[in-house]
Formats: sequence, structure tokens, C-alpha cells
Amino acid sequence: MPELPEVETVVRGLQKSVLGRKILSVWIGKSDFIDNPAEFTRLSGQKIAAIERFGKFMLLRLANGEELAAAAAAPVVAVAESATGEKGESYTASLLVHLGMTGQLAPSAAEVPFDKHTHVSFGLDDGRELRYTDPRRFGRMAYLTGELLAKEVEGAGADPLEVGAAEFAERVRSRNARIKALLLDQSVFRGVGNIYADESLWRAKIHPAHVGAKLSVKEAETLRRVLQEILNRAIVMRGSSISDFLDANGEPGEYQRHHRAYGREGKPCYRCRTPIRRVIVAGRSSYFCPKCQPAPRQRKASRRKASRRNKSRR
DNA sequence: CTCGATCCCTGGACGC
DNA sequence: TGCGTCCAGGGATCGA
Repeated sequence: MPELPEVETVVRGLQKSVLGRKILSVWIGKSDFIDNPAEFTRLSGQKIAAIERFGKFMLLRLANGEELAAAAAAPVVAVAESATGEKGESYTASLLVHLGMTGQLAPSAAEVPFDKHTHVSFGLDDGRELRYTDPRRFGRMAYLTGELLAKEVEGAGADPLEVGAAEFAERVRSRNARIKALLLDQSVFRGVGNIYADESLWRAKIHPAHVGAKLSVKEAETLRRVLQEILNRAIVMRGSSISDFLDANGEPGEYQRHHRAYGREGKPCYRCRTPIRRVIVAGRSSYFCPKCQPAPRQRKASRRKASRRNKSRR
């Protein structure tokens, strides 16, 4: 499953292989995962001017021939710029790509036959094709211009690699949801998925059902630190390949060898040898050590108390 | 606000 | 060998 480290790996690969290429043609097969397939014709003639990761999304920034003229003429650019911050560069549109569970975006020689599940193919100006392949089609693609792009960006949570101690603690400790749900919530932190949520909770010795508001400042900071360490290490190792993740070069990552909790049900905890357990939290499998990550005390809370506490929000 | 349920989709695991 | 069944899982959505 592509999470932040996997998407970062793909982005880095694409930066080396297709950055600066111009798209000459667009082919679309199945399109039920595309917001606006009809608008993809506009991609033709545009250059891939930048490739960025935004949470689990990839953003291929496009520029047509007359970048400067277009930027001067289009006021919406300012919106997109302020939303993503920094840089004086202007882009009129972007291709948004989410790999979902099984998506792959990679260049291919034009002679190579399409994979059974290749749904989109962009013909490039060097003769190759940039292809999107996704058996389950849980991914998403969209051609976005200024306003829609800005809306997408605004709704996202903090970048887990950039977020500081104070903001991390605030985002986690102001919520009554369980920490696992908060980590998976893309509007809280963008880019964290099931694997890295479980790995960081194991490292921080925090039970996945622990309520965010009940974490101490110290626990929150420990979680932030280990999450960042784990994400950075995973990026170095080119991500985790568990089911079928392959990077833009078709190569698997290595980080799955370092998993301490995820996928290890019944196997001994690396710290205390207690068998790792699996429970469903926030609708997702959650692997944890029942000894190192003790269950929080019943989070029942009487109806009365709960409503009183929620009165003062904001 | 937070939760669980449901749906989307297909390949892989498993049972017979 | 071949079928049927179950399940994973990110995210959207909806009712409680």
C-alpha cells in the first residue's frame, strides 16, 4: 500500500525519469477513478514542470508553452500558489494522482504491451509513455486547476515530517478520537497509513485505541519523534513492499523487513516476546503488543460527562 | 464530534 | 484443476 514513504519513492523516481517531458497524447481506458476524464485532453501539449508529493498524493505540475503569459493572465494561479506556499513559480494546472491500494505510475517503452490493468497512458515527447496501472482502481486521478487544487490542498492535514512538537500535540490532544483513527485521518496528518501508524504506535508504546486527548504531552512528543524517524528511514529504504508496491522503476522497497508490528499477528514482540495481537480499530487491522502497548482504561465515560466536556470547543 | 457500517474493486488465500 | 467464499484496505458517505 502506498503511504507517504512509498509515494515519496515514486515521486523521486519520476523526477529522474519524466520531469521536463512534454505530454503529446492521452489514452484512457477505464475511467471510473478519474474525477474529470473529459478534461484530460487538455494535458496534451503541456510540459511536466514539477513533480511533488502532497500527503499520499502526487502532483504533476504542468506548464504550457507560454508559462509567463499564462501566469500573468490567470488570477487563479495566486490561489494555488498561496495554498501550497513558497516559490515564485507559476503553474496553471496539475495532474493529481493517488495510488490507492494498488496503483502504479511509471514510464514505459511504447512497444511494451499494456498491462491488463493499465487504464491511462500519456505519450511523451521522447517516445516513451507514462502509464497508470491499478488493478483495484482504488486510486484517483484528476486534472485540477487553481481553485479545485487549492481546495484539495486546504483540506489536508499537517505534513507528518514537517510538523513541530506543539502543533502535533495540539492536533492529537484536542481530539477525543482514538489515536489510530487520528493518525489515519488525512485531514489531521497527510500521508500516514495503516503500516506506519502501527509501526509508530509500537515504537512509542501507545495502544492504538488510546484516546488522543488522553495522551500526555510527553507521549505525544514521543509519538511524533518515532513517526518521523520511521517515515524517514522508510523513505531511505524505498518504502515497504507488502502486496505489490513497486516504485517508478518497477523495483520493490525494503522497509517491510523492518516492520515490528504490522502484519506480525501471533509472532513475538521484538521487545518482550509477547505475541503480537491484531484488533480492528477505526475499521482497520491494528497490530500491537498487548504488553508493551497496554490497553487504555475503558473509554466509556458517562454520557453526562462527555457532553459537558464537549461544550467548549474551538 | 465520533463511531460503525457499507460500498467501491480485484487478486490472493483457503477450503472442498 | 477448478470452483466458491472470504478478506484486505484508503476513502467517501451516511445514519446513529
